[in-house]
Amino acid sequence: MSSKVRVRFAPSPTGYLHVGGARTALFNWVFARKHGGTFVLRIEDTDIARNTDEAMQAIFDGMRWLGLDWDEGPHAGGQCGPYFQSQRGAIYERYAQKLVEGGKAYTDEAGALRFRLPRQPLAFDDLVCGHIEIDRSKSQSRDGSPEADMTIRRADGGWIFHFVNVVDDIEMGITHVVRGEDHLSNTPKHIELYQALGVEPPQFGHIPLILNKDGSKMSKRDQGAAVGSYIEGGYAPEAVVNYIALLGWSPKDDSEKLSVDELIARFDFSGVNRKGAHFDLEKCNWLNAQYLMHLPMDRYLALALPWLEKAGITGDDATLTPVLALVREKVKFLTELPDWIGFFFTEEYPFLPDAEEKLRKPGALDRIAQLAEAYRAIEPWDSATLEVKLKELAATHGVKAAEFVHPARTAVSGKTVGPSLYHMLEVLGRERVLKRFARATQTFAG
RNA sequence: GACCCUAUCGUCCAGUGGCCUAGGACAUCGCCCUUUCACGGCGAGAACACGGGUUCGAAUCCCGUUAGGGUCACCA
Repeated sequence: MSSKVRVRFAPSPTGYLHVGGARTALFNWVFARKHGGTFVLRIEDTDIARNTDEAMQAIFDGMRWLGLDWDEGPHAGGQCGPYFQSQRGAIYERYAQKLVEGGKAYTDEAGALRFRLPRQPLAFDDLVCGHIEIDRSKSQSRDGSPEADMTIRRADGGWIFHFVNVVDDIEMGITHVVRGEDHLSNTPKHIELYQALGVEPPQFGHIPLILNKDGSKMSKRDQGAAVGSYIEGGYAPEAVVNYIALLGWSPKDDSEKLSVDELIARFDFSGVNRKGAHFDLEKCNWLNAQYLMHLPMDRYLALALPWLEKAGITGDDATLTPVLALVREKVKFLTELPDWIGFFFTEEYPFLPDAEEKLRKPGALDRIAQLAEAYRAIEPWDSATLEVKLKELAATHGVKAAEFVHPARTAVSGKTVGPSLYHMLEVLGRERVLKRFARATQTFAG
C-alpha cells in the first residue's frame, strides 16, 4: 500500500445491524488493522424518515460488542467530521455546485438535482471480483429505455446516497471502498461521479452477500440475521467474529478457529470468495461452544458475569471461577449458565421431577446415608479421594458405582444432569455436601 | 427487460492443468470413552450444475445453456 490505508463502514441507521453489515465492517476493520490504517465509522442518515435512534444504538452496540473499534466517527471524533451525513449538508452543497458549474448536473422539471450520466464504457479492478468491464451505453431501465440520470438531491432538498457517499469518501480520504456486492453494479456510476468531480477513484472491493441457509435473502426476521441476537443469545463475541470471517473468507488451510490477531495477520482480499455464502447457524453455534470451552478463564468469567448478575447469582471471582470451570465444557450459550450453576448458590435449590423420581427409588436414601457416613471424615476432600471412596463403598455393597452416583448427584444438585460428580462435590465442600444429603433425606423420607 | 457477479459434499471452505480413486469443518449416522449431560476419539455416507471445446491430460482454461444472487429509485 503506497498511501496510508483509510477505510470506512457506512451503515444507515434504518433497522438493525445485520450480520452481512457486521462482516463488511469486520473486513474493513481487519484490513485497516493489518495495514496500520484508519477505520472510519460514518452514519449515512440522509433519509430522515427512515432513521431511528434504536437503529443507531444497535450499530454502536453491535460494533463495540464485536470489538470493532473505530478510529474516527461518532464518539471517536476525527479530522473529517462530522461523521453523520445529516450534518454535512454544506459540504454536499459545495460539491453539487461544482457539478452544476461544470454542466455535469442540472435541475429537472420536478425540481430534483440530477447528475448527467456520461454512459461511457468503463473498467475497473475490484479487489475481490477482479477486472470488470462494463459498457455503460448498453444499460437500460426496466422498461427498456436508457438508464435515467442519477438523482443527487431530492426536490425537497434531501441528498441521495450515491452522491453523498462518493463526496464523503473523497472528503474523508477513503483509499479502499470495501462494501457489499449489492453495490458492484452501482460502482460504475460512482466512478463516473469521481471523474466528474476530477478525483481519482479509490480501490473497490465487493464482498458477496450472506444468504439464508436455503439461499433466500436474509431479512430481519431470519434467525441469526441481527447482531443483537448474538448479544442476547449468550454468544462469545470472538466466536461470532470468527464465524462471520470464515463466511466468505478463507485462510486457505484448514484452520477453523482463528483469533482476531490471526485474522489480522492472515487476512487478504485474495482469500475473499466471490460466491454468496449461505448462513449456517449450527456451525456458528459449534464455534461458540468451542470458544466457551477454551477461552482463558478470566475472559470466560468476564463474559459470564452479566448473565449471572441477571439471574441474581453473585460472588467474588474466587468463588465463581471454580464453579464456572466445572460446567463450562457443557455450556453452549452463556444464557444457560444460571441453570447449570444455580444450585451452587442457594441451599433452597429445587428438586426437578426426574431428580425426585431418582430419590424416591427404593434404597436411594440408604445409599445417601452410607455415603454420608463414608464422607464424614474422609481426608483429603478432593475429587480423586471422593471417587475412590465411593467406588470402594459400591464394591463393599456389591453394587455398581451408579447406585451411589445418581442419588448423590440428585441430592446435592436437585438435578439428574450436571458436572462431574466428584469435582462437583469437591467444589461444594464437605459441609455443604453433608447438609445437602441431609436435606434430601428429610425431603424424601417416608 | 438490460447490465453485473457467481456455480466443488445439505452448509462453509480447500483445490488455480497432472500430487484428485477431490481434502478439512459443521450437520447426519455408527462405534468407543463415560456416574448423568457434555467433551473427546475412531469410522461411514455425502459434491466438481449441464453441454461443447482447448490439451497428451481439466474440478481447474474458453464458449454456450441452465440455475442462483445483485443493480437499474426523489432507499441506503
